[in-house]
Amino acid sequence: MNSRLVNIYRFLLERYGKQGWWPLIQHRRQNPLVKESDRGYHPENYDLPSCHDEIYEICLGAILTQNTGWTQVEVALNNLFQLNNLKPDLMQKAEIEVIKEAIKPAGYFNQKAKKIKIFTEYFVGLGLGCDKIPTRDELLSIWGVGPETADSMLLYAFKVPTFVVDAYTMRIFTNLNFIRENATYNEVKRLFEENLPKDLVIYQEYHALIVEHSKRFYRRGSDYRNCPIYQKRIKDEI
DNA sequence: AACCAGGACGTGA
DNA sequence: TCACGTCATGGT
Repeated sequence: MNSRLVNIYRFLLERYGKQGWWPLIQHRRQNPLVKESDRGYHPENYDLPSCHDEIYEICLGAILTQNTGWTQVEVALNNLFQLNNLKPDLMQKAEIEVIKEAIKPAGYFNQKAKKIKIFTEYFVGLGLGCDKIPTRDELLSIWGVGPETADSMLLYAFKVPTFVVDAYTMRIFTNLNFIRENATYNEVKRLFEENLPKDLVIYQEYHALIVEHSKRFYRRGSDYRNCPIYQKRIKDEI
């Protein structure tokens, strides 16, 4: 079991390359050398986020992308950037109706605006240095932050090696028969964390690669047997 | 033109 | 605990 998850990781990495998650719109804005087509992705740069506002941007992105495609989140983030440069203290002062209008393209704007407001209060409370890294339970206690959002914030914003599970992860690994149909979030999370070296880069890339792979082979309604990993498993090659 | 997207919450059993 | 409805815009 152990080496299988590692083998799948190697397979995905070789096939798709380094993913450069989490995308950051302000990093691109501030670096003319970064190509527009990169859309905020930054392969092989694991130093990001490099400042307080970038940490905050990732957290907002994690909320905005709940059950929503990233292209729509990008629009919402750019709207927010135009509003107040994605600065937490300015977001605090912003009218919630203005926030709603800005994030409308990302859907669920009533809920998400409220979530952003509540989270921003918490985030400002962490202080500018961000030396206090939130715990998972702290994040989970915030209204609007569930397990995937909390883990995404920890892994990509706060650089804590904790594995992110999402609907795609469930689909792939039930299809590959690694987990049962009704496995819980924490069961799946544990499966990965117990069978992978506890390494920030691996955790970051693995989740990103799972999303990339799933967009190609695990869309709803598609035949999961077309998945090349599934094919290799059939032939007992992985 | 239905159907889905990098979920979370509230409710009732 | 668990299953199900709700939230909402914009892609294919």
